[in-house]
Amino acid sequence: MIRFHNTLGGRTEDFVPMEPGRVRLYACGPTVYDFPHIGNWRANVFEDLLKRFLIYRGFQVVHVQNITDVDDKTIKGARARGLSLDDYTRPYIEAFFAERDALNIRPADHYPRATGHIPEMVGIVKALLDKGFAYRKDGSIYFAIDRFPAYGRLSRVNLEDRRPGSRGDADEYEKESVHDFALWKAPKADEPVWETEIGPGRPGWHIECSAMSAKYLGPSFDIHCGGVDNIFPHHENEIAQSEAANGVKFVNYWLHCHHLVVDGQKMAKSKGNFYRLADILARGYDPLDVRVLLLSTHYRKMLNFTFEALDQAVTARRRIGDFLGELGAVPAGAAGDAAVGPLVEAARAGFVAGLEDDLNIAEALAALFTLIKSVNPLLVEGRVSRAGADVLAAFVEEADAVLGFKPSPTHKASGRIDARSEVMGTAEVLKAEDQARIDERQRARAAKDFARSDAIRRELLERGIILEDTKDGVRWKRVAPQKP
RNA sequence: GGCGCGGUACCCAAGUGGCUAAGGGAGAGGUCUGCAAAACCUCUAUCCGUCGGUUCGAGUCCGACCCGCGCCUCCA
Repeated sequence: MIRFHNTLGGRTEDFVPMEPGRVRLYACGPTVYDFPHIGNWRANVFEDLLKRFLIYRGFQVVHVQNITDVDDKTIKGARARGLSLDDYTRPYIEAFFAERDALNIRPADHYPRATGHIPEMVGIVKALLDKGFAYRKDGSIYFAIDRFPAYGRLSRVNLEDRRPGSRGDADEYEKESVHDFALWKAPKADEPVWETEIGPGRPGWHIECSAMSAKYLGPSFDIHCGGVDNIFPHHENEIAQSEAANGVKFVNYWLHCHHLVVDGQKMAKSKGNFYRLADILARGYDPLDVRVLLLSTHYRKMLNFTFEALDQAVTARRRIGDFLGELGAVPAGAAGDAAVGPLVEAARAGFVAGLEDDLNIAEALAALFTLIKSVNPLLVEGRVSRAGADVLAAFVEEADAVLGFKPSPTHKASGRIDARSEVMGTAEVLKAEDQARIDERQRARAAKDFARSDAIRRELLERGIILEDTKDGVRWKRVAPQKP
């Protein structure tokens, strides 16, 4: 049984989808006023793990992620550059998708944009007006939270105890109560305006998620994710709007990802500890190493991003690739007496049990590494059969359907090593010139010209190729290019 | 002030009442090797922020305290 910690109720609960075998998932997506940073990616990687695990356990997942392309910040940014909203947000949307792919995050089924769903939002606002949950004031429309008694259940706050933030009321609109929030904002100079049946204006921040989730998932669905900072007010307001308008429970399970900090501090441009994915890749890291780091801390724990931790992720991930390489090197006819079946079964059990327990990734990874640790000695002794190696490689593949960060294995370069990387779906070929250098090095080694041999090895390392000499021949693996 | 999270080895990080406290990284010694790398073997927390308490038994439950952090209408 899969269990998730539900923010609504604050307890870990058995997960039972509304429809057997089918999960409807909504994740709060980017506000495209800037390029995403690694904190955004942490939340997306967590959602990807959740989704992949549900799929791995046999669920069909319908995944929707919104793109907020109209709000205070996008409007302000577009105006500052003299661009249309569309032209302003386009590069950020493109960057979001490109980095998503680099991090091996599986695409959602729908990426609805706020600007493309104004009629749906208007429909909800209209329903809220008709039912008396909303009121008009100076051309804007507000949600009256005192007419929705369940308000505050998600974030568990009493509004009386709540102290207004230091920034005060940023809305600059008049409301009946300070806690009421805008559903629809009156037209202002230099702001985009939509002419609608509830009047001219533009949507408030929260209404898009209520409108778009209902359109693609229905008024009631299984899981809603986001960062902890969205719990209040964003998700609280979504619940109020959706449930008041539709009269049914909005979401059964709320899963929130904790923040990422850098060197123990909140990321801020002014502190110089603000990183985007591109900043990290520019230092020579593989995006999948970043994925390992973002994934390897439990999603409800604060993740402290440091380059030391990233380096540890690089090495840990490489160990998996080396293991795949060792499995690939087991000769075609190898017999071997080791019973790997029970080892794989134990690893699978631990892997699944960990993830079923509110996505306990540490336990799941430990199961995988424990398998590697117990099989490597058997490989050294030549006790793993070719068939056994295939079973082991298939399990790594299976786990990677959830983890999504499998490194490329080591490959045969020359000699008798039987590289089976094709079997693992990670076939890679060396450029002819690199292969020629390896052959040249082999000749130098045979002639005991070790100075020449070592020079060539260093040269290839600078191009991101590690060479390893084994008694069965030379093998290579791909790494980030090393500075000389 | 309100709500919430966390403090487990040199670093990261599981474990939440009971055999010898997972796993990864780093380090030390050894095997293999021309050297290196990988892999293997051995070692690296009598102790889980502090102090009390409950219990036959506690990182694991209770209380107090100390420290770090997040949110409280921009924020994943």
